[in-house]
Amino acid sequence: MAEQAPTIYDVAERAGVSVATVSRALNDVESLRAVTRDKVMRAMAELDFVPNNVARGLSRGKNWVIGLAFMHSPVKANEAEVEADSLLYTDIIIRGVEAQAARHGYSLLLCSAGEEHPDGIAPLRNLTQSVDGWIVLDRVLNVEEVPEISRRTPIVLMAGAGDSDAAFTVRVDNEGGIASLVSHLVEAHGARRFGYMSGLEESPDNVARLRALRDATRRWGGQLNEEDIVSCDWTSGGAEVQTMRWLDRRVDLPDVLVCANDQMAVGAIHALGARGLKVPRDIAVTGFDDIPIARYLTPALTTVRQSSSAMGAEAVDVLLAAMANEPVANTTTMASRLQIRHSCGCQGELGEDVA
Amino acid sequence: MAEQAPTIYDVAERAGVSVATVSRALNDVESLRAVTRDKVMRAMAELDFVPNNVARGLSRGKNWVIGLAFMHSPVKANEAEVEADSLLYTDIIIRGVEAQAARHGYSLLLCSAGEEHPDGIAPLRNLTQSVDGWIVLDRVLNVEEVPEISRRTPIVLMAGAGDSDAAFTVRVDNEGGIASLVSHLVEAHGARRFGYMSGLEESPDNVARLRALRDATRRWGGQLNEEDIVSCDWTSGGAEVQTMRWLDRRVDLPDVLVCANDQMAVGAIHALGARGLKVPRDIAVTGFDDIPIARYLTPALTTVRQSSSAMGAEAVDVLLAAMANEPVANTTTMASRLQIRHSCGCQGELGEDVA
DNA sequence: CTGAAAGCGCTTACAG
DNA sequence: CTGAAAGCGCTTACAG
Repeated sequence: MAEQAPTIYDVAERAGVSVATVSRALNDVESLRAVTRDKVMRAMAELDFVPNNVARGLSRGKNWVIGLAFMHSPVKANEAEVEADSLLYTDIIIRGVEAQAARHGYSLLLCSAGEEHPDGIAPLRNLTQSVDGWIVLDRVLNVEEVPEISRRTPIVLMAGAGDSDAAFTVRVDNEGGIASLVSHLVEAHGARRFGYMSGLEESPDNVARLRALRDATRRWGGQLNEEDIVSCDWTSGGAEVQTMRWLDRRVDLPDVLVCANDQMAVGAIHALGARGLKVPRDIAVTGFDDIPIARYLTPALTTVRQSSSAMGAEAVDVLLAAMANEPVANTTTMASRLQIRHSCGCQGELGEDVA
Repeated sequence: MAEQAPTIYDVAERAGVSVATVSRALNDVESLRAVTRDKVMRAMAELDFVPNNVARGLSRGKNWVIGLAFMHSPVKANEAEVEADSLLYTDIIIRGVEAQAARHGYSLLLCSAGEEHPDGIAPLRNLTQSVDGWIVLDRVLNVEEVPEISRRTPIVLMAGAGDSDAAFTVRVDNEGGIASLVSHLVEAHGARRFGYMSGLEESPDNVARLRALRDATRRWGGQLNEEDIVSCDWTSGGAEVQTMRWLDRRVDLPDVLVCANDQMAVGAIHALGARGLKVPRDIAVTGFDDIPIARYLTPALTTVRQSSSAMGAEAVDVLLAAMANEPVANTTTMASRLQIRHSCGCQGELGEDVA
């Protein structure tokens, strides 16, 4: 069924020229005479010729492909029917990267890694010649592995990937975001005692957010009790479970539970509700990311907005610059900003953003 | 910075063998003597050799790459700061496809198309030699365009892509899902009058769901008023706006608003709330898909569950079979099933699934 | 302005 | 069991 695709040789024969000339027509070489070009073009059209990008890539040493490596969901689908949480945040980055790559004529090769595959580097290694550069999310590569790849192919690290001299990094301003969040909670709502629901502990974004929260609460004279740092895994399902456990062992809740991302805030609010606690009346809850659905939650979620798609686009720009050997900052920090809604205690038209 | 990668020639020289032998070692040809193989392997390790998959692909006529084409979000980011809705449903399919492809040793090449690019077929065409097969979502290709591609490369259509003899289709059982939903609404809640919030009108899944709803309401003696068919676009933001407009022109609401997907249900519930209408007390609302967050909404969303990741995996299986010229059904219909929660009017432990 | 030829990095009959 | 050589589909100096 799959019929043989015509090659440049078929076109050349049909047009009565050499394959070199066909190639020139294909690549808009200006030296070509219009008549010749037309002849070739006609032959291409007649044969429905499509150039083979793989062959082109091999010959030119450039594939016009960007590789994107990410972790697949850390949650196993334990409960038979419950689909694993989708990590919305990552998905939006993927789309941002894809769109920007396409804008520059690149395709995106997806490559996922998982906990179950201890050798996170193997798939990357194998594909590394198929790709002109890598964008690596999360904890796919650890610090020692980065240089091994980046020696051959430029890498941009993002979305929680650790720092490395051997690669470029695009990160979000966790510190500024958390600082303005805490400042709002203290000034507008008189919050003194803070809790934190953590993402996967090794994740650099999680580490940064926790540290930022520690700094900010100290600065504002608030407190962050060790018992109110709830270990979790970025997912709603995990947050639901961990919040229950936390409620079981704590009688004395903080004024606010700062969650390291929106999805955990969703699970936490749900668990609190199931225990008869009302947000924000009994405890405030905040998120981080501002996923599209955050404003439709009940209560609408106060969170720190970051533009994941903009980060994805930025990562592509940095990568392209690196590929072209243009000067680029080693680390790019993208702005974040406080998005006030109702889960912090602010009032407003139902569903309106307060600020 | 990007250092030259060693080739098979470097390895051959170092190991003192021919490139043919290196290639055999690479491909586990059994005729190779163990000593020879070891010699080669050592040389590879010493040089940190990684085979070039592009060259391999060219030579073998097989790239070990599956292409996935999707539409990017139909919503333009009008409101300056509001990120376009992410189409969660598509993202989950992408992940399902990626995971299954990886399981079979294939990488995924992403290729998005958009309304703004009228020639939806162009990117597919250009990449078609880089890929061993296509999975095409949504309305990327119209019926006339399918054979043009599938003549050269097998195609699996899914997620709302139209039917075509020239391709395989993986679809969800819209009819069964809607039928059991209507049956529940009628039998358990005495619903008689139905409304429908539609996805993009051209979308085959939308067409199928609307038709299924028409059939089911007729069968149950319910009614579906034309004025209660609300045109929308699959997104929460769109649903919020359209629900408002609908409320403005209708005094007499139906018993239930059946939404063509979960995201629109979210927006609709939100808009209803803003107008002081309580779900399910004043009107029931249902979704379709069962996105992970559906159970955390307030009220928890009654919806028709489909497993998008399973559909993605199935699409890969069908594609691989087609590539191998194995016999496969032209259309595969995946099961859907009613997921009862609270937005239909059912009670239960807060947050527990009712059925 | 265009063709003949070598080369991109691999694979695979064909010999031996 | 292994090597020499042609080939996968393109590109690009080098001639002319």
